[in-house]
Amino acid sequence: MPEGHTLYRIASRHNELLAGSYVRASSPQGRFSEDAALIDGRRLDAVDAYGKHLFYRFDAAPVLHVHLGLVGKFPTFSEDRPAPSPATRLVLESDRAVAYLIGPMTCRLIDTAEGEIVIAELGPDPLRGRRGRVAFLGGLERRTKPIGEALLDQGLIAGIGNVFRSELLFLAGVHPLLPANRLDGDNASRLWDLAVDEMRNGVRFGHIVTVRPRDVGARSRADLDRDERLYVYHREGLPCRRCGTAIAVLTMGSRRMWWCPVCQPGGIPASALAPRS
DNA sequence: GGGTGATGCTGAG
DNA sequence: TCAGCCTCACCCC
Repeated sequence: MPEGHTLYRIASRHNELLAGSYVRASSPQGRFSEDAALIDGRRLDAVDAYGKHLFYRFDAAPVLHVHLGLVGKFPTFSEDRPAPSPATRLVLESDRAVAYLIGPMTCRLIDTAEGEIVIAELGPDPLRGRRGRVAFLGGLERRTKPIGEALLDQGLIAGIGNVFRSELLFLAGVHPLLPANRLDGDNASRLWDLAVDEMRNGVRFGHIVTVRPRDVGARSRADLDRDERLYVYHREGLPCRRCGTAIAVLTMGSRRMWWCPVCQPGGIPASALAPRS
């Protein structure tokens, strides 16, 4: 489930259980064997998450750059360590824990300068503090594409995925087809604040939960069942938790997004609202 | 047991 | 714009 909060949690856990140690590295799958040898036995100094990217910084060795893509996983085990499956791209092991990298889109060694280039191409990451707001607002002004599409642009805001884009626009009450540069200042600022708050909640809970407890008659977000945590994502045809209107779905940039036609008004002509699929 | 979709991205055309 | 790729959980038979 890799949106930004997931990567942030992985980095935190790996900083806690792997960093500071001389780690053993290997590649059961074989595709990373030669590179793994270059970091095997090196001291892992720190793990940084930026957007959906992970950077592992070693003493006297290249930087390990990981991107999980759609299906990648990087679970960590401190006790009851299962054996790695043959598909495991990379095993990182300290005396305290072992982590298995499975199905990543990117797993490569780079130098520090290349890492800086990757980060420079990303927009501000809401999990790295509210100060990214100015860059986010500036980025919005330069984009004419629909806000629903722009939110997946990692160069505008880093770490947002398909769940957060639908949920954040619902919370902000913004129509997904509104051109990004037509979002007024207040709404744009609010969207940034929502991204910061909701991604932090994702880190806290370990999953995305945007629903306000009062909207489903619960006492706290922690009490919400799995099917109560989101307002619109994957809920087409179901009643909006706030107004009861059927949740709609449209395809933007080859990916589906969900929204409430009543809670997210936008003055968009009806002809533009037909699902593009 | 087979088919499919998934919270992502790239590269060919 | 769309096929392809990475892996696995889940659904249906």
